[in-house]
Amino acid sequence: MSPVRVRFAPSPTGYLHIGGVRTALFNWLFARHEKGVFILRIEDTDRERSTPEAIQTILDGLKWVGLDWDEGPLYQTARLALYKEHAARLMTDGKAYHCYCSEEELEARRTEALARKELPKYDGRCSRRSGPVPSGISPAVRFMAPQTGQTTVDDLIKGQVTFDNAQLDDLIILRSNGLPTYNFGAVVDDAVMRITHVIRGDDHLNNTPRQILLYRALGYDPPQFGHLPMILGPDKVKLSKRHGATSVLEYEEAGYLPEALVNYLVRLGWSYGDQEVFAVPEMIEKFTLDRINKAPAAFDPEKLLWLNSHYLKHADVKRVADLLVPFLRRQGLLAAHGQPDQTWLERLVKAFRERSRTLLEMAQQAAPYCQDSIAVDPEAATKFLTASLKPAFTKLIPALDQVPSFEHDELERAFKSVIAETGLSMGKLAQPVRVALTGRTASPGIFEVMMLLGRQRTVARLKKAIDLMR
RNA sequence: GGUCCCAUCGUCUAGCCUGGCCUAGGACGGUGCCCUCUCAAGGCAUAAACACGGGUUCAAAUCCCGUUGGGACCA
Repeated sequence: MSPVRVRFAPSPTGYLHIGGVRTALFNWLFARHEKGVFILRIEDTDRERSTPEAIQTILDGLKWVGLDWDEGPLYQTARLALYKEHAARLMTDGKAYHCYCSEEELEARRTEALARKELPKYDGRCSRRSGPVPSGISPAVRFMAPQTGQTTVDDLIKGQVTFDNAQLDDLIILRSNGLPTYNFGAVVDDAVMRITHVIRGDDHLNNTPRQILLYRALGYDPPQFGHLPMILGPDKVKLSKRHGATSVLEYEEAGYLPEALVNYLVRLGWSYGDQEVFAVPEMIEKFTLDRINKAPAAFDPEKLLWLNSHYLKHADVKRVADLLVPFLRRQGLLAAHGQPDQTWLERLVKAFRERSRTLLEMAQQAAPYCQDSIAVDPEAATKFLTASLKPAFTKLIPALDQVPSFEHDELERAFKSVIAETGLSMGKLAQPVRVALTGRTASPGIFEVMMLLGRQRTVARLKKAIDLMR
């Protein structure tokens, strides 16, 4: 049994989108599970639309989600001689021919055929051409496709799928500019790279019979194919820019953890019983192609959010703290404090990871604890900062200020003594204090809040709150 | 239009291949309750699906055919 060799072959015409990442992930998981080789190939033969920036974002995106490749990246534009050579071989074998039809002509014939409700197939006229070749036109190369019989794809995911060869036409394999078309470039590369399993989106299923024919014409054994169902948007149509964040790196910026995205993506079309949460090593161990679903799946941002909050809660505190820093900085929350104290930062993370679904949310919630002064929500102020609380606050300020060390248990003791003295309930005092300290009605436990703020700011904010009371 | 793929709660899915254990299970989201200094988290409970129609069979979510719907490719 020869070792498994799979590849991910994006074309760098834009960012790396979520569907591409999932395809890459499934290939990667399959390779790792089978102890095979995962190869990255950049299909950059569309020179108009390929950009170096796009290549970079693809590499960055893969790195961010932790998909490392064993070979490559290989660039198709660096392998043009290879495609020419293979095309020439087909020519000498009489399995391909020069086509001098112009794009305009072809387009005209195609629309005509469509108007007559016929199949817009190339009629093969250049294969029957005789006499001198037209001058001044550089020809394209067309593959002479068999017109009889059937080609069946033995798909690892979809099962046997059979196509009539009569449906297929003589496809162009080399454009007049010498660049290979998608189908030809992919076949030549997959053959030369000895790819054993082609795992890709099922939007390519219809291309597969043509490709099988090409493999055979070239004298190669076709690889095994596995066509993954597509990812649809929440509205059940193909995922696109309209759905908001579709680039992986946008998820990084939005404060998602890569392991959450990976876990979410692996469960889109793949399952292992009732299990929802998978660490990467476990995914590798359990991932097999036969557990892939055949139906397309809709992307559900809510469930991703749930997984992200799950991972946020269980991730290493220090790591989350490190990841949070850029988000705080972007919120403009770090300038006031300079470099944040590590202990303080980790305390912040512990307090907020229970109530944040993303790092961005966490940074937003952290605002009142990073700033020197806060704006108190007016509605909360009128509701909770009432004049009747003045005596209690007046007692509370020195009580808290005199606490020997500003730690949870001591703060609680001081706070409870004020409650006892004033006859207020915990809730009756804690909520106004919360508003006074954070400006908001929701926050972590009131003693955590105090610790996060520190003695100075706690006392200052309580004093300020008394002025607001009426 | 042609070809191909697909079809279980709103969503992701288990079950389907190898019919009976399915009174269709889990998860997200929803709802209610508990916990509680608020918000979360957590716990418990609950509503919610086999697209439809025909077969085959003692028995069909599961096998077959058709219809409908969705998706992809040809572009």
